[in-house]
Amino acid sequence: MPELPEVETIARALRQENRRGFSITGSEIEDVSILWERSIAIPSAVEFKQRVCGQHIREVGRRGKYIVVTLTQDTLLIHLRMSGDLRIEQGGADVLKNGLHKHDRVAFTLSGGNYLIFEDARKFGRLWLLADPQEELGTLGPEPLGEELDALRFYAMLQGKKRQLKPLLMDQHFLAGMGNIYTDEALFKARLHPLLNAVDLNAEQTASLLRAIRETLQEGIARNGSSIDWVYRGGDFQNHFAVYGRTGEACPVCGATIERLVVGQRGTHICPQCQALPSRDE
DNA sequence: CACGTCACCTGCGTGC
DNA sequence: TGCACGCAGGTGACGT
Repeated sequence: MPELPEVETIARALRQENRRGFSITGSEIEDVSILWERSIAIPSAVEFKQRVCGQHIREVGRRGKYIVVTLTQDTLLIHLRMSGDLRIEQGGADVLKNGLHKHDRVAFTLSGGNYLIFEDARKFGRLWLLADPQEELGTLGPEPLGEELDALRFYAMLQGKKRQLKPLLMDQHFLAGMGNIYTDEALFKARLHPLLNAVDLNAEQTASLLRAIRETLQEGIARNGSSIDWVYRGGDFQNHFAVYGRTGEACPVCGATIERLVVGQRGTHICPQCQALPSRDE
């Protein structure tokens, strides 16, 4: 579910103080209730609980689609996958008795009567407790908004890949953070067809693609992400999609009818006119 | 290496 | 109303 802008929004919300002036930063993890064991990727649920209790939260960040919670000894990684979310609850021991929701999977008891709760309807999300977070994050591609990625490097990255553009952009080992929505929106903005072969892009198209990716992600972050389906997080980027989920509607640029196709098993939305595939003899 | 298929899960909208 | 079906913001393991 959440892509880079939603994960960034959640990480920022956790980092900042809430309305009560509370921030999880600096809190001690006093206890943890694991309501669905398979939500814990590494280590075992028993060891997870043993090791995490007593550690303090130092800071909250993001890498790709992972929330990175730096603790006193270890690093807690949280991946929300399709339907995961995090929320803070306050209210003492009562929260674990009466305050839990149907899809709550892991509940951390923090100092001061606060709780950090991981909820996840589809149970795809995962938590890792690692001494070295690189064990999990080490194979991720670069951050699309990071300074070390420029048009030149991006061009070199694409040139090495003889792959369909959309699945490549969504490959977290290639680039970290793009998902189905923002990829469709970025490809539309760059006027590139999702089935183009990456190696066929010229330097100009590559530069415009990187620009489109960044603008799309930045607008998503500025709007606090997208809230769609039954998962509402407060963002409103869903009201500004150009093509995603707009099959049959008019392209905001040229007025052609937006089409849905399937690319790499994922629903894909394009304007057939703005994102035309070059014909063979061109 | 690149691509397709399946598995992991639950919930919602649609059409009969 | 009930029910089957297709669809959903993700990813990894396989097979070809």
